[in-house]
Amino acid sequence: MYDKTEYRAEILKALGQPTRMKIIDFLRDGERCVCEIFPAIGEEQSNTSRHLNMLLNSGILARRKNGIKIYYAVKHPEVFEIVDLATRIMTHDITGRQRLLKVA
Amino acid sequence: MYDKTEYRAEILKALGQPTRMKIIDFLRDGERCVCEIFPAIGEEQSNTSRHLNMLLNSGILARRKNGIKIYYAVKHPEVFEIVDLATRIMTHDITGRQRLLKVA
DNA sequence: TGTATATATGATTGTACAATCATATATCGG
DNA sequence: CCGATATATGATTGTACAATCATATATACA
Repeated sequence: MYDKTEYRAEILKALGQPTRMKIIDFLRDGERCVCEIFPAIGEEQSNTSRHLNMLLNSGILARRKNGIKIYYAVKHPEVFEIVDLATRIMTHDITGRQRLLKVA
Repeated sequence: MYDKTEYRAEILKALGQPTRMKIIDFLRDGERCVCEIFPAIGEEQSNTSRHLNMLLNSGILARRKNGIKIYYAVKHPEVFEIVDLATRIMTHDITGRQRLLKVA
């Protein structure tokens, strides 16, 4: 049983992890199977699978099975908007942070 | 030294915690001192102080000192947009989750 | 100067998380 | 049916995090 605050926090927490952020970025162009995702983001298959499962349970991803492959896709376009807003904050806040940004 | 992925993840991670989410909600109307914040969100003073410091270091809050009091405010309006988008995801996704929502 | 108020921080504790390796399960093609 | 491919999961380990209590520091004001 969750209240509104915890639920919203859970969504943002799910997005707030580097490996999962890479997954979201890679899924911008649509659904992809695990076998495409883990080489693309440079993580182990098993670790990638766990993070995909976490994103699924947070309600962020959808899952589709086709034969031997499992396809994941971002369920809500708002997810990309959130990531883009985080990018904007990052860009605007460079002066306000003590850390240096590596252009990546 | 941070790359773009880690930096964006850090911002969302900072927002993705219930106590900090409550702080952000309470700061919607503008800056507030710690002595107003911690009773409003129902957390201990010392715990609230730590979370405020965390949000400050993540570049999300600004801090102003006036006499004995310290005022915090949300620095980027995008933060509220992110929280609102999370709310929208939550609303749209009720059918997709196994958990029940307590109206709060 | 002494006291009260406001905020921050050290120390501690229990919990959650990420990553890894090994292995299990499922599905397909030959 | 067998081997190969795709995905998930158990077990383990090190690390990070949140909360709490006690205390330190800073500022104001009487």
